Amino acid sequence: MSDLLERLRGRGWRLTSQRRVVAQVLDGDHVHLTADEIHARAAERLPEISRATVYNTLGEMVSLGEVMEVSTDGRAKRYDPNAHRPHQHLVCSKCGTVRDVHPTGDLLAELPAAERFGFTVSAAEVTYRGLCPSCG
Amino acid sequence: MSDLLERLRGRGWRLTSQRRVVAQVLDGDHVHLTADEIHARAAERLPEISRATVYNTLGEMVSLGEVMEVSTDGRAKRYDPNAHRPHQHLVCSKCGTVRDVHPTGDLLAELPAAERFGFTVSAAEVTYRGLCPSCG
DNA sequence: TATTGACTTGGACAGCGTCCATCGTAGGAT
DNA sequence: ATCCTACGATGGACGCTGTCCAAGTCAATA
Repeated sequence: MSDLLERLRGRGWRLTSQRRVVAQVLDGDHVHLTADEIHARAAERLPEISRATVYNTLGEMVSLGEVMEVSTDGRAKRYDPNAHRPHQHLVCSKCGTVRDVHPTGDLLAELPAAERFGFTVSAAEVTYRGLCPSCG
Repeated sequence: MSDLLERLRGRGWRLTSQRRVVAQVLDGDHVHLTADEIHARAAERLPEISRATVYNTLGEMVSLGEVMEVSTDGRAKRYDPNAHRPHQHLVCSKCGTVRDVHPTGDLLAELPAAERFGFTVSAAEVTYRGLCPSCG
């Protein structure tokens, strides 16, 4: 059973079948799924679960810091259940696939082959996120 | 007159009034604008310019490497005319505003105050982009 | 100035995500 | 075990961002 689910329950979440299913789908995830993929997999177990619920549930998991959002440039966001372990992302510019990577040293240098997963890496970028003075 | 425009002209671009206006709007840009904002500003000078043309023109500038796309997590992409100078981005999670930053040393460390522009920075992330084995 | 292929137009369309009014239900109270 | 009620789920409408296409227009060359 899901670690994730245990952690959420511990935070006073009302446990519904929908939330349970979403957590289970995320839990076994090595690839990083889009909201629609998560919805499709969840619907295999709970046919009438709605898209809105999947979005709500994912959004809540993200704000609780249990799940991480990965935006893949124009495509659908992907959801990474690995929020507790620090890591970076390797994104395919064509299909949007995401892999976790754990680079060391100079982050803008080329990734070591062992971290490249067969990708042809063409760019590395650093983004800082926060609130600007007017939104702060 | 625009540097950007000169560079584009030098690459054999057919020069139209629409392209000229888009380049001019981008050129004076210290903030980073969305496609719609660029369209609005361009339309002040050339009222009947279409959205499609703005998108086409921006897309071409991006593939020529003259302009850089910045994706701001779910919101509209922003366009950065500063593509020739290496730099990273600081993005407001609420309104999507983007500033260029030039960090040195440990990229995941806190940004120095001089590079923070009044933002409250809460995260730094590194993204590697490329093609995965199946798309490669 | 005539020609022509590249560019522009605008409207339809698609993907991703949000919102809202309504209905259902988990979980505490009895 | 049953009741209550506030919180969650539903699904359909909506909005934003971006793409596509067929038809019309025009910059650049001869």
